[in-house]
Amino acid sequence: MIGDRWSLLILRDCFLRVRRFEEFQSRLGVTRHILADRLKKLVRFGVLRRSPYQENPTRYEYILTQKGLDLYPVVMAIVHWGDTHMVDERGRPMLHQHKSCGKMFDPVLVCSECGERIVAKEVHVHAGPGAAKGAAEELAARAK
Amino acid sequence: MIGDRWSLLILRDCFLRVRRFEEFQSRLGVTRHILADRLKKLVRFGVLRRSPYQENPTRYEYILTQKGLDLYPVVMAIVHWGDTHMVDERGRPMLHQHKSCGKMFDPVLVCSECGERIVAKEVHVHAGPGAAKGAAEELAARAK
DNA sequence: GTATAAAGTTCTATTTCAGAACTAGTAAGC
DNA sequence: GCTTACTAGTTCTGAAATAGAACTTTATAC
Repeated sequence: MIGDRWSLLILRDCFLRVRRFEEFQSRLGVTRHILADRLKKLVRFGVLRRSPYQENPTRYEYILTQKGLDLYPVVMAIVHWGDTHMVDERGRPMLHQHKSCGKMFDPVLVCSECGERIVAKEVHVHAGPGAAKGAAEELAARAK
Repeated sequence: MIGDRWSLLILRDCFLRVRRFEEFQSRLGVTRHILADRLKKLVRFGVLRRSPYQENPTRYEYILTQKGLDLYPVVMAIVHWGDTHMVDERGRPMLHQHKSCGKMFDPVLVCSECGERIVAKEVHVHAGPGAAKGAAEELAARAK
């Protein structure tokens, strides 16, 4: 769903309260043709919904559904990685403030069970009930 | 860097301890031509390093650098979103166990300052020192 | 000599994307 | 009425990326 050049950038802008075709287009510089196609696709996946905001003529804006809002950790994780590894001398392009505590923050990934910060080397992967044949076997083989 | 069809899938496999050309190719089904190109690109970005694992003939494997390991939250956030919104009746393809606490867990994004779970609507965005001209202005305008 | 293996490279055909112009429905200026 | 502007697209053409298959290189095993 996000394996193309623009979908993630469109979603990022959604989280910045961008909602309308022209605004996506001018901010991102994406071809109108592709933008129309991506918005359709994101609506089809249930990540955005197309909602009328005026009549005569009827015009629509694109709003994140709950399924779309749940992508926030994905977008924030990418942004934070960029802030850590890709900024120039000038520093971060954007700062994030947590309304409930009032402070500028970084997003941190933690374990739902113990609350500790998660790093790749501290995680074991097991085949789950929906594991694909083959993938499960390979995984088991690698675990040995 | 990840705005194409395969880079994120290659990185996911890296976190599953996949390291060699043939293994990426057979697991993902990606064209060899494209795989070679993406691996080169990821090395160029400093996310993977190409390291010899035998001589005669010299063969190389691809290993995550620290910059690459730091992408773990990105990959985990996507996986968790898929687990939440895209699984079929059979359930999750994979389960993750946190070595330090021993439990199967979900990744949770929290605030670095107060430790509370972060949701999109609880975050304010401000222009940072590296803000692009124009983007900063638009952002300020939207905040009003 | 023949087969196998890993890690690529090279070729053609198809699909996707970029860049630009065009369309539809309506309001506003004059 | 005629022209211009606004928003959200659609429709072209050419360029770039990807798929699918075969080929290359270096070396071991039989």
